[in-house]
Amino acid sequence: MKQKNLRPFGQQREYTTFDTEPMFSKATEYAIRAVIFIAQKSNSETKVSLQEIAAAIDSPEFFTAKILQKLSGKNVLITSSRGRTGGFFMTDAAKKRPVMSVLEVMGEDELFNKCVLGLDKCSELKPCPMHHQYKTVKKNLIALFERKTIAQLAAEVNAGNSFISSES
Amino acid sequence: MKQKNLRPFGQQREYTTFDTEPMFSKATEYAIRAVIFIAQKSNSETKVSLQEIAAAIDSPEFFTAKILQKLSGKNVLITSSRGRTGGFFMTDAAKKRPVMSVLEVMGEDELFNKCVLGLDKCSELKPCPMHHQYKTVKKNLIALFERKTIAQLAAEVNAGNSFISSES
DNA sequence: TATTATTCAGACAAACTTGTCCGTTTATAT
DNA sequence: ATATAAACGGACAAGTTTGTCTGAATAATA
Ligand code: FES
Ligand code: FES
Repeated sequence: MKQKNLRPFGQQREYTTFDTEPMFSKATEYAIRAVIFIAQKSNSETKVSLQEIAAAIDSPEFFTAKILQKLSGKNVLITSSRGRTGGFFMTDAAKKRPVMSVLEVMGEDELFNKCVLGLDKCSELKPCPMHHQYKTVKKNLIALFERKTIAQLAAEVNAGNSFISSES
Repeated sequence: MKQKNLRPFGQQREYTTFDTEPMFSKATEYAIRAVIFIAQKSNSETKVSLQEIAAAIDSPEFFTAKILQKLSGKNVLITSSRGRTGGFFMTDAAKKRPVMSVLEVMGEDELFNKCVLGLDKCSELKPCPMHHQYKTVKKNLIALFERKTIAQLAAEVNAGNSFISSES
């Protein structure tokens, strides 16, 4: 039995963790789910609060706040209003935007420009050995996020066909 | 090796970084490129050293060492030998394995089981609103990494049609 | 045998992402 | 006016990934 020495904080690690990565960052996952919920429950008259959002999508509240601030940045996706009856809402125009626009605000659309093997640039002139096969799949991925609108996803959730929280 | 924006310590940062994530972790990217190089340059008689590998794929040497240790773990992908004329090599059988086997060793094949919106489980019974569209793309991705063998990628690089380093 | 060149193993350091907190601002309601 | 309830914004804490270093083990060579 090898001795494991204590660390100041953090749990014991095997060192070689190399934990698996999801497609998007947590922030982006929360962002998409939040936007779907806001599209579902709000309009120019009816707003939803941070607490409602975090509860609905089962996300850490204060972290979600940061993300919502970012999403409301250019007021093109979600709009926020302060004060006692404040909250977040989306206009009908915003709801019609593609999911890709969320990825863009989160800066995660760069994923689709990157080399899958980590070369500095993904290019036709100096491709990695996965490039040609990968670009077809990548094209499908992009098309998927370009095609699907936030409103479409919200409608699916509304109909009870799909979910944006793991809870119950 | 491109130097990465060294900072004094925790100072200047926009806070809301939310930097874009690639498909795989750096560790996995290096792993795939390393394995391709080893397949290309080694056999049971000829070995390649850590230094050669890191130089060829333009990766941080000591970090690459960790990854190679992991890859040689079960001696099924790459084999290592110590001592003065030591190094790493792959058998012909190993070279015929799919790229997916690298992802498996790196623990990154879990990517393909995860919900794209971060729900606890990706399931048909309680799917997220992207699930049905996404699973088709996911299937293509899996097929891609299952189908392509390490030897095939190495052959492409050998023929000069593709590259595993950004340098020169 | 001594030297040298390699991988191995663990600790450590740096950078980044995720998550929490708290005081401030803003607008409404009492 | 005052209290209340919401978003805002900055600092900070916790956790993970990435990268570095050093000494030990190993095996060939001089
Ligand atoms: S160069 Fe690697 S994916 Fe295009
Ligand atoms: S449930 Fe989200 S991808 Fe399957």
